[in-house]
Amino acid sequence: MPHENRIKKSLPPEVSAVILQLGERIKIARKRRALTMEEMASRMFVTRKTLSRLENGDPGVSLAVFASALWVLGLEKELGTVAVPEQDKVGLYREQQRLPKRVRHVEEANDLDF
Amino acid sequence: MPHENRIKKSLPPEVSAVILQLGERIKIARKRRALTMEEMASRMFVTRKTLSRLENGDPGVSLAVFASALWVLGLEKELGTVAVPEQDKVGLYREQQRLPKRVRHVEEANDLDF
DNA sequence: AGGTATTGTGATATATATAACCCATAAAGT
DNA sequence: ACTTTATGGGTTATATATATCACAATACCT
Repeated sequence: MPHENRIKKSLPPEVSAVILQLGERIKIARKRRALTMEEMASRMFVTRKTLSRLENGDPGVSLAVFASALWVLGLEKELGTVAVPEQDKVGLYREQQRLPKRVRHVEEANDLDF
Repeated sequence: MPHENRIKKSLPPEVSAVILQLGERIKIARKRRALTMEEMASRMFVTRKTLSRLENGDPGVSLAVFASALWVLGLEKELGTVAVPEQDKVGLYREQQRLPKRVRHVEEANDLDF
């Protein structure tokens, strides 16, 4: 069965742009820390070339490589601010939209006696 | 020449943890928007199974898949807050550390007449 | 409860990532 | 200027991601 990698050919510009930006920032952070690509790559358990692909914004590199880079740089915590449910305004709004008009009273959950 | 994927076997716990967290959050955001995996995957130009791997925290999924998911959810801008050079405290500190003790005055760059 | 939609998961084929090794160029230090 | 080191690519082999297809199980809705 033939197949093709649809995503690589259909990347929205915003998406490749943000990946490029992340690569650039990782490169800057690495240089600031005076780490050679060789040194950083080895700390990431990855080859220099893979790190190169990351820094150059190759969309194909894995999350493992990406997150490991941030980890080596001491920046992995920043990923914790992405897609936080409590701050997902669009999501919260949509959820409210789907709330029922009226609610039906439900018997106190007696069947949950565990 | 045989080789092995070193990174997959050497993932620091913090790294796989943050990837797992991102997957969970993406799943929550998807459900809030009342998107089925099928629908969301097709908007990402990806199969349902690939989206499943992302939501389950598989470290091997590509940045393209990850960023596309955020994009479909309208959350891709949040990646812009990751590894921002201006806010990289460690990096800025290290950079200052490497500043020379004294500077030598350099002749105004006359040789740059282009 | 019954029917439908959604999700989980497995098998297989192919595209791609990654490793390993190499050389060439560029940059940096003395 | 010279020497060393870092980076940019290219090539090949293998591991893995992804697509495609199929089916079971679960959740959801009326």
